[in-house]
Amino acid sequence: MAETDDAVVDAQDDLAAAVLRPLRAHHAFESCVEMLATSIRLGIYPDGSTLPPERELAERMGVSRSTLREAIGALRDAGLLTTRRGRGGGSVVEFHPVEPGASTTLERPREELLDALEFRRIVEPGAAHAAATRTLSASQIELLQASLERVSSAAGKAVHRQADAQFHLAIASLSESPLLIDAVTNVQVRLHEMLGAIPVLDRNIDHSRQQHAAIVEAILAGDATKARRVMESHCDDTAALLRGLM
Amino acid sequence: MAETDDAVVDAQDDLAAAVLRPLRAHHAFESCVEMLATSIRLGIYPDGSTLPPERELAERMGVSRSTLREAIGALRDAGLLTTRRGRGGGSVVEFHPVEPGASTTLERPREELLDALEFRRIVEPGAAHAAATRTLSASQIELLQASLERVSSAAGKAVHRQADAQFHLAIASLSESPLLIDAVTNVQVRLHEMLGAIPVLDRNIDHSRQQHAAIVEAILAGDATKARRVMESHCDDTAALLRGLM
DNA sequence: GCCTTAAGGTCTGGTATCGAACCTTATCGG
DNA sequence: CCGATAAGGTTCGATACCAGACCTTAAGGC
Repeated sequence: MAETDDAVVDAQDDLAAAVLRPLRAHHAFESCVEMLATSIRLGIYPDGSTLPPERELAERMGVSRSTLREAIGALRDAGLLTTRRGRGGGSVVEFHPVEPGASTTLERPREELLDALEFRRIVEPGAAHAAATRTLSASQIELLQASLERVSSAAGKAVHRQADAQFHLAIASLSESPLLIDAVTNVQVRLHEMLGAIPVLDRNIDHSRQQHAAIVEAILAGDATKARRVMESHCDDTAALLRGLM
Repeated sequence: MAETDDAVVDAQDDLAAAVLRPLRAHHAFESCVEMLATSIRLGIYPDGSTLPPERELAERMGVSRSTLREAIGALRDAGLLTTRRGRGGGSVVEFHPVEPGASTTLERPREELLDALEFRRIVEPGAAHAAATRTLSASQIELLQASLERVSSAAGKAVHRQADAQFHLAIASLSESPLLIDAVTNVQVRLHEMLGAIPVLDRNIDHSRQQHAAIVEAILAGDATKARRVMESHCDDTAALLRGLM
């Protein structure tokens, strides 16, 4: 009995470890760079577009303008942006997607990536379910269809990856739940990194297209169960692909 | 058409807002106090128990020892713990659960709480599903049953609330997914605050007990679908109760 | 009864970040 | 053509936080 008691105590320590999670990832500056670079890589600010003004960005990211400016400077040095002064100026995205790819190595530990896949299998189907449950506004329906259209007609793998991430983010945004949107964003960022590091076949993309269409259909039809089921399959397929190739 | 285009653009701005989320909640010190206070309130460090040594705590929370010590000092001032020096010393929890309750007002905005309920409805059933899917070690089974036992036999509402939170955390911990555990922890913290602010009836608790037992049974039987379904009902019931009383 | 050890307590220098004011540049409207 | 305005650029003091070394207290073991 002592053994099992000890085991329970050990597991309870794990509980403590869970609640006492580390707060504050790294330096604000680094997180800032990462966040902006991610936004650009995900195509949220496409090539040629202008970032919001510094003061606004700083406020949205909860960071002082000085810190934000350092981050922007780093991105400028990295060749991701150019900056123009004066009215109508700003930081303009200069993004050249690396189509050949596959030369980048993963920086996060492998377990963290596997964890993201597991978590994704819960939150994204959940998001699809939630989206199908609520009644959507006209603009939300419009966004959903536009996202589907974009990911369907995307030419080139890098562009497709961007459109795919935005498609999934769009579904999450339909829920209007900040926590859920945040979770999906996190997961998509990690996923985007992983997908950039492996070769993706055309037939995988075709398969995704069909699943995407089915998900949108189910959401618009209000069939929450089906939306979740299809999204689960979709996540499982991507996860299987990634686990196999990493 | 211009209208719908504008709508899509607006929705895309929302995407940007989602990715550019604020990093670094507040000051490290405040978050530290909150995290420790939460751990104590959730009963992870019960009355009379000793917190881990400062150096260890600081490392686990990713914070310098100075900052952690300030946080501990604040909790000491608040009467939540006492500190003894020397070997075998440490910070001892002095927690007096406020059984009468209901005098505390909610600090977080209402929408944030509703969001937590919605998010919970996704992650906790997901956790139950995941737990039922994997094969559990002996100590994990032991923890699960011990948690169920504790929440079943809890006398008094405050004690029950603690045991309930730990029960749900235990299920999440079975998944061994840090992201999932983190999500559930977050949700449980908010839930705990809410439940502390409303009167809970005995019949609600009885109903919970039955659901808890059914969830554990389904997890141990490996019936993932059932585990998820029951957990969904459980979350829905709690959510309905809370939405009605807030 | 000493010595080791495991804790908390204290001090110090360094740095990241904040914030807020102010300057400079460029565009737009009259 | 000239002011208003919307951007980026600069500077500076205040402060939160960190990393580490060191001191003090109390228990346990030989």
